[in-house]
Amino acid sequence: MARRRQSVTIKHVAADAGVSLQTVSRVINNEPNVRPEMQERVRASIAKLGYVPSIAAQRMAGRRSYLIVALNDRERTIADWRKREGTDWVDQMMFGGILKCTEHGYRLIVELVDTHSDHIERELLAAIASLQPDGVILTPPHSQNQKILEILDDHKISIARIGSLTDGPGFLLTMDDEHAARLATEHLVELGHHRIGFIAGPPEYELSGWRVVGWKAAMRDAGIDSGGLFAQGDFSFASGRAAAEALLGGDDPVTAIIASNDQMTLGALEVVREHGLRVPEDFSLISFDDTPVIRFSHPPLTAVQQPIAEVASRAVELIISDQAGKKVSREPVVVPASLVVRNSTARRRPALKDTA
Amino acid sequence: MARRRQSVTIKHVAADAGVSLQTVSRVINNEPNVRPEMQERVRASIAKLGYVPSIAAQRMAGRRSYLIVALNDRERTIADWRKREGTDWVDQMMFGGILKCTEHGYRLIVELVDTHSDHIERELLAAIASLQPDGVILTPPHSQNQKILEILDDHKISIARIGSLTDGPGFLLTMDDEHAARLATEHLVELGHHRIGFIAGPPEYELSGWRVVGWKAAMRDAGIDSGGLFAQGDFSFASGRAAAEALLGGDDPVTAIIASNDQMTLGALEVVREHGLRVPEDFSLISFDDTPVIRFSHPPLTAVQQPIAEVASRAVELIISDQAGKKVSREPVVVPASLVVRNSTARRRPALKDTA
DNA sequence: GTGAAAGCGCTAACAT
DNA sequence: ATGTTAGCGCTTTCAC
Repeated sequence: MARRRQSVTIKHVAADAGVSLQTVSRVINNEPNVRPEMQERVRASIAKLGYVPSIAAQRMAGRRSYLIVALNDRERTIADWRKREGTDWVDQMMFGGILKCTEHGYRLIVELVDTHSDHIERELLAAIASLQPDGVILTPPHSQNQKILEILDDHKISIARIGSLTDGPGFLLTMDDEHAARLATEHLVELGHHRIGFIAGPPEYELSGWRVVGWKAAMRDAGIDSGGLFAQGDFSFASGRAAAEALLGGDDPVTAIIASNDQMTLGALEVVREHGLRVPEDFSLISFDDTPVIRFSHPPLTAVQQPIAEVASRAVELIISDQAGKKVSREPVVVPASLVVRNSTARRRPALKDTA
Repeated sequence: MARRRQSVTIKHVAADAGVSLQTVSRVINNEPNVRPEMQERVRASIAKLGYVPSIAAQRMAGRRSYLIVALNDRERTIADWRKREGTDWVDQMMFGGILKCTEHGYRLIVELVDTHSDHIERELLAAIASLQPDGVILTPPHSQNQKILEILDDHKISIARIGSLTDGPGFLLTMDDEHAARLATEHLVELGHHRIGFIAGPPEYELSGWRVVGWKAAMRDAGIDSGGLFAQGDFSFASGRAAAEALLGGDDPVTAIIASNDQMTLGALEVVREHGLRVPEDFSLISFDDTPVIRFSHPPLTAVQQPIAEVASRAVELIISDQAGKKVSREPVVVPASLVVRNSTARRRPALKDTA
């Protein structure tokens, strides 16, 4: 067992600068009560010796751990990884999260927890005990899990909740799913579509509801009755297929579909084609997830692009500011998603009976 | 600032079980010299109190940090993330790495460092000082960076080097790139191709060379002269284009190309089509990276699939075993890549002059 | 404004 | 086989 020691510690710096440990500590942490000249001297020694504080020691001494945990759903994340389709969500979280963390000397650790199990509490407590993170970024469906929120809050860990607006502790961040759904719907309306079906995500996800609201509102604004155009999905490919079958089944089938994630969109696409319809000539399709599968699909699909990296970055900022003791507004942070128009949406082709 | 304390410490467990701290510590770390009944008693208390050791404290006391760092090239990783094409490499490393880490109470932290800069040394030392990882997983081109190896070795940090076989400290892991290149080449030979071009990756990557060797060997075994069929690339789309132009330019152009990564393959595909050739009817193409872009390309491309997750998992195993003081073989670990045949490779269509 | 002392939770080395 | 002691590197009191 190699007994590794820190090569340059605060002691070395103190000795080199000819000051006390305390003064060095103050400089490191940008605390007051240090004369500029002392500051300078200490900083010079730090630079000279290449000193970097040990986060383990900092954590031990009761200060911050400089660790932020990104909590993700184990089952879903692993399934995504296994498919090797470009998980996107975790990737993009890391993209935004790591870069922002680095700016502040923080690290991001991805933790997978089992939502469905009852041991979520045990898993979470274990993660907290071993890591003692300064903050946790929660993604749906964890963002609204009261048990998780309660535990984190009890431990005075800063919380950033992505995709949730329900009451409770923590900072709220959304991508304005309602507006995004509206954008998607309006795009289709402008292309002449009236029968615009919507495949919703599971109700356990708050954002599923927001998207439905946006779609319904846009439909109403366009003077279209959205009755019978709604289908419930569960984010799975199969549910996308089933929903599309339902929407295409009646005697007044839809001419366009907005599906709440990539898998359901792909499922719908398959069904649309089975019905002998071409995309986008005969049928328009919009995905609510701009993942690689969607982008490299044929045709490349029009999609709602969610700024996950940016949201993760903001989440990290909020946590760090909060931990630094700054007063941070609890107003929800909104980083709006946008619509990327590709080749799965086109002007509605008049149905035969219309032209007759 | 909230002064967060461990809620349940080793002291509580010791008190509850009526033993000394040391005994608890021994039980936690599966050390000898504890009677089964004591073990039992301590474990019961641990379970009862829900005790989990603080890794910060464990690290402080000179033992392991239970942290493994996955070192990646900053520039390239960020570029991949920004493109949102499904980075795959980082994703897959996390997939294999995190799961294996979890089994042993370890955590994986992704660190990005700037290879090209001279401050790589400073960056690395800073990461070591602040994190004090037990091990580091190196990916190309870091795997063979002597400076990095030296620093890590000096700090007695276990090293897992993916894609390198050069001398130096650390465990070696490869996906048998030579064999993979051979597989790809043989596949094309079987389809009747003779003029099989190869676009190599930059020589800074050891595996670039291995792939070339595999291709050349397979060509030789098939009795084909590989002269003039080699093109140097640098993993960029543009270099793939340039290389393909060169290979298609002469009076005896290639009928198939193997490119050493996804971007170059895509570049080559573009050029092939500009030459009026259809894939796979007129031209066969194999990618040496089975990323989402390749899989969802049109047609879906035949590709070498690299078992990155599995390699990362093995890397973690090696590091953990090494840290546990076990004698671990320094023999290179080989997790062979495989060829996934899709629709970008087909039987060679006889050239006009052949049929004449 | 600066320093000295105590202690965070744990393990190493040395008792017994 | 078990307990005791002395730190690890840092921050937090609380002195000066």
